[in-house]
Amino acid sequence: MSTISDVAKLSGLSKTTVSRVINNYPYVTKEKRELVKKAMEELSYTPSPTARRMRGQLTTSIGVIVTRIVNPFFSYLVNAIEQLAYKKGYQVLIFQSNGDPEKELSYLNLLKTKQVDGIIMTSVANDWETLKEYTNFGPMVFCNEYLSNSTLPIVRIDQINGVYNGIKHLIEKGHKKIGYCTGGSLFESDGKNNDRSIGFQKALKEAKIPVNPRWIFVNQLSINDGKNVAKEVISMADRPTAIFAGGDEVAAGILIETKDQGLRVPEDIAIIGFDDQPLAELLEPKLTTIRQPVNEMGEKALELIISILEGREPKEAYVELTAPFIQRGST
Amino acid sequence: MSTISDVAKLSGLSKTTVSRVINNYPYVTKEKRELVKKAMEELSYTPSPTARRMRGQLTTSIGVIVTRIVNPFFSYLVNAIEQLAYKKGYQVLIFQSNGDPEKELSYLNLLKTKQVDGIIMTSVANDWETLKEYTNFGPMVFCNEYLSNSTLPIVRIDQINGVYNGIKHLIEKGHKKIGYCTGGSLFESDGKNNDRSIGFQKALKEAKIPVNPRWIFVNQLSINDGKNVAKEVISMADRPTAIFAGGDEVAAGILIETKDQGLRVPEDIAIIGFDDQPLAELLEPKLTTIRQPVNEMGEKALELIISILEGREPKEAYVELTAPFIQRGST
DNA sequence: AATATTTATGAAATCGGTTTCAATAAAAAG
DNA sequence: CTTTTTATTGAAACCGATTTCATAAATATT
Repeated sequence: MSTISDVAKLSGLSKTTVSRVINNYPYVTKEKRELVKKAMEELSYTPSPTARRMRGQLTTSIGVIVTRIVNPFFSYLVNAIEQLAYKKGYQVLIFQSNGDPEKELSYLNLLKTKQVDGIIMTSVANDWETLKEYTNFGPMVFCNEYLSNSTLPIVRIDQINGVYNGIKHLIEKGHKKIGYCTGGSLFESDGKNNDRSIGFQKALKEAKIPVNPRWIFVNQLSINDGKNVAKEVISMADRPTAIFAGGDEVAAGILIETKDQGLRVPEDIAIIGFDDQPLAELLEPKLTTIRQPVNEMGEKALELIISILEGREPKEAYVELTAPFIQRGST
Repeated sequence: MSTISDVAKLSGLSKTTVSRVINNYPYVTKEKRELVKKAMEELSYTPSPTARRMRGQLTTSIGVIVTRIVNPFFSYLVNAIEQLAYKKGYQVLIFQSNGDPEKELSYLNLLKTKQVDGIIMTSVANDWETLKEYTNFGPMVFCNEYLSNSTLPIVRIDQINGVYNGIKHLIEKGHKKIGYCTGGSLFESDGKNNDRSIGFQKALKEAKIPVNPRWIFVNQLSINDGKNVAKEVISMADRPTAIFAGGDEVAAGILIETKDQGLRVPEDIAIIGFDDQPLAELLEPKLTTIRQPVNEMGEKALELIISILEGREPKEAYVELTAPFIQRGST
């Protein structure tokens, strides 16, 4: 590896001038600039990002924290971010927190130590009190998940109306007994109902349908979880005629198990998912779901953080995208 | 952020001594060691990885290059690597090459500039001539894909026998007209047949069945690709009675389209996939496939690269895992 | 008791860049 | 034709750690 000194020596100029050429400073004559460029070319020189970082320079690398990269929702989100970042000359570091607050903090520390210029948090495992500490060390933005009492820029999806539209659709189809599955719980860390459960309850309330707590399943994440939910539901004396699942995978599990047990979808049980993952179209019947515009969300978040990094104050510190309702065969 | 100088000042000792404590050097008295530790504690000091890198120190971060993170095969592979790495105190940086040789090189450059200590390549877009240059800058290992003329450690799956067993199974079921889909081509960059196509041809040859080039489809990657393959196959006057697809997604596409067109699986067309992704069990009928032991493969690759980094010569520079045949309903 | 070795410490150099500061040359203004 | 401003360059300091080298004290060896 050649260094800036090698380039300086070969071009017969000082390190300072070479540095000026690298960083596109004015006040370097065309001839010297060419001289430096030729020397850099000849030595196939690239400045060491490590050394640049030492002087507090930014290094065009952005971290993205996700819970689980195997979750297609996150892998598609990360993919969208990465594609655009590469175009813009930024490098993306993907971090998997597994929902572990400590692991999440270990990644946020990379901001402190200038390993990344900024961080996009697509999931959040710590509370705002803890996260706040890190905001001094570089820009952070929420994308997808967020903490409502934070001051960070947020790119999110209108989950309330997403779920609301889905449930309303079920009600319009005549359903009055509606089950509800969610990956987490119904509540934020502060005890308030989260957006999805607000959307759910709003739709029911408007139709004057009471919530039946026996039909609510929390912490349901995988296909297998969905199968278990279906088993439990089918064994109920008084069972729901429709189920909303907060993820297509869980919905897929419910659908498969339901069919395996000889029930018809949507006639005996209607199912509605969330995300619109590729598998939604693979199922038989195809899954009605609520699409999360992941690409758009990822791109917005990246644009936001870059505009902060480059000193352009972001136009909107709050971006809300709509989650369209996609009707297919399962409702 | 506090620096080593702050710690030195607070503890009343020199930077050198502080550095010695950080790096567990002998020749520091117990008392001073305690003094330094107390000062570090008090200032909640962590050494700057950037500064350490400047001095050529390793930084316990490992890069993993994949083609597409949204491909479940890769996301599960990366997941396995990440989980184990975190346990071992290493940090994983995931890089997406999209199969673009230039992008791949831009990531390999991080090795050159000490941004990562080593790189696990799960896919490869450049030839060995080009990659060789980078091997001087830090350890690289192949995991999954590899170049046969390279000198790098390899963790791989016995694809030859994986495919061979699958095709043999079809032949035993009485199939004589067997189609073949692959994500890439049939050949390595050096013109030789790749492992999978060797397995395919070996099985056919043993049964004295000639290869029909019209039933071979290259560059098939997605569910949609699979659907198109199915459409083409169905329209053939003389069509295969069984199809092997080099990925479960393509197999899924074939299966769905086949059924949509009113053919029965496996009676009219048998389908066999590759990978054993979660979606294989979602299909109706469930997909017969060849499992790639991704977790094991990822973990082995990580252990290998760490043992190289830590100076322990790796026991085996060549690890081969078997790809078990998983029979389900589609054959 | 004299000498050699081991233990313990810090000043200064170093890594590869950027930034500050001073100096000089050229152009513009008075 | 001076004075001021602007353009152009390089020496040296700096970022935060490690490493080299020198030195002193304690211990071991002869």
